[in-house]
Amino acid sequence: MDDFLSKVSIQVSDKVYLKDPNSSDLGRKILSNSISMIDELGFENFTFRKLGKQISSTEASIYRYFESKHKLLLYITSWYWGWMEYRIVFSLANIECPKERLERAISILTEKVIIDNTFSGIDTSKLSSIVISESSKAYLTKEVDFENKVGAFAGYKKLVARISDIVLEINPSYLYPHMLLSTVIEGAHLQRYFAAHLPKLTDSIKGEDSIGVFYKDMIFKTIA
Amino acid sequence: MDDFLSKVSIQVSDKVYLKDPNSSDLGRKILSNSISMIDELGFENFTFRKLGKQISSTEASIYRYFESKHKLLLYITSWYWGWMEYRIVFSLANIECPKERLERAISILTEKVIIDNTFSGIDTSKLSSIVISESSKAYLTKEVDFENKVGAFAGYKKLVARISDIVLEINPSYLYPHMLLSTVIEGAHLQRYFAAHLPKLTDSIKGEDSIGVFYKDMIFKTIA
DNA sequence: TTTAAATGATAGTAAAACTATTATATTTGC
DNA sequence: GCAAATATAATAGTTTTACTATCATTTAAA
Repeated sequence: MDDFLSKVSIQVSDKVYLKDPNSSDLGRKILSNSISMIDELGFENFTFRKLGKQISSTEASIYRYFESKHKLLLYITSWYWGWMEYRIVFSLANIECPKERLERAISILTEKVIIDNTFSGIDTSKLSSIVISESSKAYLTKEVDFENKVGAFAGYKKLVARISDIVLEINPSYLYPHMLLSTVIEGAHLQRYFAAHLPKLTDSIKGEDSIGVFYKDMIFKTIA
Repeated sequence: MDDFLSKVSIQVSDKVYLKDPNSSDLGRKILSNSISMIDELGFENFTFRKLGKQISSTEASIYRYFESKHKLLLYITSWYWGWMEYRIVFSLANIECPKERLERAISILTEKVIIDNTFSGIDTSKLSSIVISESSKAYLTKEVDFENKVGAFAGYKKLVARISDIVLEINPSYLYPHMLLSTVIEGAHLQRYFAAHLPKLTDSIKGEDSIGVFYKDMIFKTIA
């Protein structure tokens, strides 16, 4: 991505943090280091104490930014969805044909993020890897209804809505555009996880982006 | 389901428990009560201490059956997949037509489990509800590779393989049967969760089993 | 009925997930 | 350039979780 993009900032609901981590050096350190630590240790084994040690700060200081590690996960996943939407909007600029728009959007949603090109200091490749394995834990909790009410999942819902609209442009009578999109988005993450850890649950054809091919084929046949 | 089914027992890999919970009264109490407690509290807030209290036993006694609450979750989800496979095999008996076989299998995988008809003392309705919201946590961990190696996910993989085979009977040249099936199975759970908690991510048409209709339509169009 | 196995009662540990307090930097407003 | 406000660090403390250990007692099997 272009350099000027580093000036664009991704908006995250202020309900998920106590203090904006983008407003200070320590905050940005918390973000970038938590992403690499969660990637390495897994969300369960990641603690604010360990993070504090890594960034030569303290648990207490981190708690001033985030109420809990769960809120930090909400922040990270929201940021991710904001970033994805941004990338998609960018990639669809000036493209008229709805089919091509959909196809491009799905490419972005299903392809592997390799560019560890840091965007606002965030390693997007590691970010993508933790979203694959940890993001569902952000909503699979007993607090989901409350957190949804305060907007913690707004970015995700917005993205699904945006692409559902393209589906409806192609086929205005299709009844399940949101189901289709959330199935594809979550499915693409899951298939990538399965490919790495539970290969019997997936099919990969070497030299091919199977996940992208599979989902595109599925979508276009389904909405035809 | 028929009464004689209560004599049929679902097999779970002996690697996930220290002592077979089906071999004793306490063990069975652990299973049935943990299912209702996880349903009520969520997996994160569920502890062996609380469970012990509920069944008038102790943490230490529960630890003799399961090394950790994570292993208990593995047990519960394995049991669920074994039970689902059992129901599917039963429902496909004597049905010749592969399309009807697939359609019936997908019905079972996508429909809501309402029968809280206890099978070996397990409330299958609550079981289904916790599988929807907690089962992915069984494999989304850093221990997944090791646990997969010792067979913790064998039942799930077996089920996916079985239904993928039906897809291949219908269309032998279809390249992604496992992807399709794992997408549908996980997707159906997710859509049910979204319908309850994040409705913007799904579409439901009142008076219709939207989830079943959506996935059947999707599958048959995709493999046609 | 002896013996072994299962459970219960109790206690203890290490770490996680916070909260509180005070001291010391650092920034900002004037 | 300095006072006041704010942010961070250092330290310590609490409650809960996730276990482990020990021993007594109950229950079941040989």
